[in-house]
Amino acid sequence: VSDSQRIQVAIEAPAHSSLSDLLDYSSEQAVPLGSLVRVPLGKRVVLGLVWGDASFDAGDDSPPSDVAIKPITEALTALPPLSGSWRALLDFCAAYYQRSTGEVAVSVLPPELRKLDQAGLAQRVAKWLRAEDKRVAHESALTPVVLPELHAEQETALAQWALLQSELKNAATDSTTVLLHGVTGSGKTEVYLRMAADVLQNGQQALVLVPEINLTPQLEDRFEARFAQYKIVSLHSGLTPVQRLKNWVLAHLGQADLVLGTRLAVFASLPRLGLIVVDEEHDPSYKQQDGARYSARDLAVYRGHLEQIPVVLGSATPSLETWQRSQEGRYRCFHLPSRIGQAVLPKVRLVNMAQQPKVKNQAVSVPLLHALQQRLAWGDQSLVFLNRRGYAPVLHCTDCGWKSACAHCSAWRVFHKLDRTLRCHHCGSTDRVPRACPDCGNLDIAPMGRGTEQLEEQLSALLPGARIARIDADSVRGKGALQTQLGAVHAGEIDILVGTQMVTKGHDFRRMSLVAAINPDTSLFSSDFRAPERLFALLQQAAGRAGRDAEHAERSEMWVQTWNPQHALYRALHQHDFAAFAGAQLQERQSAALPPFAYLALLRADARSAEAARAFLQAATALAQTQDLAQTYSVTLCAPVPLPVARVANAERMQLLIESRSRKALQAFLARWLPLLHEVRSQQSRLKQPILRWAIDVDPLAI
DNA sequence: ATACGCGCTTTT
DNA sequence: AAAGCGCGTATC
Repeated sequence: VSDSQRIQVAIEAPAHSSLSDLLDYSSEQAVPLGSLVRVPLGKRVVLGLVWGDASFDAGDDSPPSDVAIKPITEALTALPPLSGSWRALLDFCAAYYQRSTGEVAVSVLPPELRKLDQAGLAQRVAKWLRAEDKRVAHESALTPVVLPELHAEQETALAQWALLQSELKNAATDSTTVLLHGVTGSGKTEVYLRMAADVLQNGQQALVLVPEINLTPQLEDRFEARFAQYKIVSLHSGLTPVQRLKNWVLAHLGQADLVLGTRLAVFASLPRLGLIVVDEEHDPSYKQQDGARYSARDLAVYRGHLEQIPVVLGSATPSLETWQRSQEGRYRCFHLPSRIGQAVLPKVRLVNMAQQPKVKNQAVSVPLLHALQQRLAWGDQSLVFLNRRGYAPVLHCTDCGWKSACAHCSAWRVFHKLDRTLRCHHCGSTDRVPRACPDCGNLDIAPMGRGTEQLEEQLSALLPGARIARIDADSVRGKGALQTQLGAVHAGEIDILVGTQMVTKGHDFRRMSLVAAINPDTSLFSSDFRAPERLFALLQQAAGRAGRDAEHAERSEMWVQTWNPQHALYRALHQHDFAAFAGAQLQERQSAALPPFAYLALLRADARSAEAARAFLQAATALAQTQDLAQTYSVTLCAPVPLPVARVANAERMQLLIESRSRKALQAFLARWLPLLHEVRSQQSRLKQPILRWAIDVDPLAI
């Protein structure tokens, strides 16, 4: 028995690797759980978190007797330890998404922390503290703001909120999640603001999550304007490492009152957390797509439950998972069914393309063109939306049939006319457009299909004099380009805005009275069962860009060009009837045993050849069958299939779907199965059939 | 993950 | 001979 403490430290090691992620170290001083420490690991010194006390626990996770326990390098005492509930959130996240605790816990800390030692950190913390003191002193002199008047529905929602708060205070409920179902323009943000104000007045912190970095500046402005006396910080990957560390530290010390951020902010350390808002909760951006594939929305719900604080999920088109839970009464539901002021929802017009005369290669039908001309005459703005950037999705030779295939992917390279390139949107490979067909030398190579560049070109030709701008990932490359272009739209310098789905999210265009979707049908027949849900949300959200003030609302229209005007999805859109759409979808999901009535995981394998990827997945399936795991936990394994785009950057991609009626059973199955897969991998590398990588995606969004 | 050693190849 | 790289092994 020595007089030094023995502790378990979480370090950044992947799950199920030969190295456990909780390593034992000794420390002369007592270090409380949750402390940040720097520890020797081989020849390196790495950042770790104290996760357990190993002094009297010699269980299976203690190290073999022949390894010497090293002392920690130092404890980073300049920062208080991470709380028990923070660690519980990370423990849950790691277990649920089948990663190691240390990997997840360390990776969600600001990256800059890894570089600092105790001295450097202490210096940083002391310096930012001083700067903040000055700022707060300066700002507290500001004048109070005038609150906008609430409409009846907002009042009702806030009355329900007050009830929830008092129930939570008296421990009369443990149901903490609320769906705020409000159409676009119904004043959801004002409701968030009032809820946040309530929480801040209680001396608590609020966390507000948004799907995209692009949306943080405008929301930050709005919160800043309302809460001048409180400290607001943002957390997202667009910040510089030093800014991100600073904001994280302010939150962790309890000095920031309100944190606004993207999905990674769900892990912010918030010692006095009193509210989590997840705006546009249905948005797929909340799902991390690599590493630990967590859903920030689902983790927010879990965190709210852990800490017994309200979580508000806001959307006009909730995810069917959320909608189902609100229908079952597991989530409370606050409704905001109408728009602010006299504004009404835009009228939805479906253009039956089958009945339109074919005008050579024209993207815009005659009636839509007339509607655009009408807006020009009124001086209104229009938004024309096409989810395909570039000039044309493929280039082909009219003589020999050559097409612009990507050499590394099973996809066509997209023709970008502006910079005369062929670009693969999957692997990024780029070349100049050939003068002639590379196969037969024919000079006549032609674009097939249409992208936003071509749409912009056609509209300019059809509507001479109209001021047309294009916003997509290509046109806003470079810092601040998006804000500049949006500024031009807001200033009324633009009549027609052409864009991809980037322009359909969140922006408040005041003079817009027409939104048109050029060709949304493609996702109607996708193999992904969530495609209709996504399409409905996208079109509804796009429609929400029109008629945001009363003056334009009356004549606002959402146009959809379609070959399937009788499709149930479009009929529901036409009626603005989300409930009907969701009901029909949920019925289909139930009979097909799909989420939210079943739980899924996806095992993905990438290899040089499709055979190698398939062999790995088949070996994985065999292991589940021979060891009786699949039967024991009643999970179903489907046959391995290639991804819709099978080859990307010379990697063949296959996946295997795992389904279960029970979330618990699926979890237990994965926990037993995944360690076996690591063995398969090493076996296969001995047999010279190596797979490049594999990954498990729990609750996958796209299948 | 990351570091490093070992044996093999390629380069000087 | 020196430098380069693909594995295999160890990390409390």
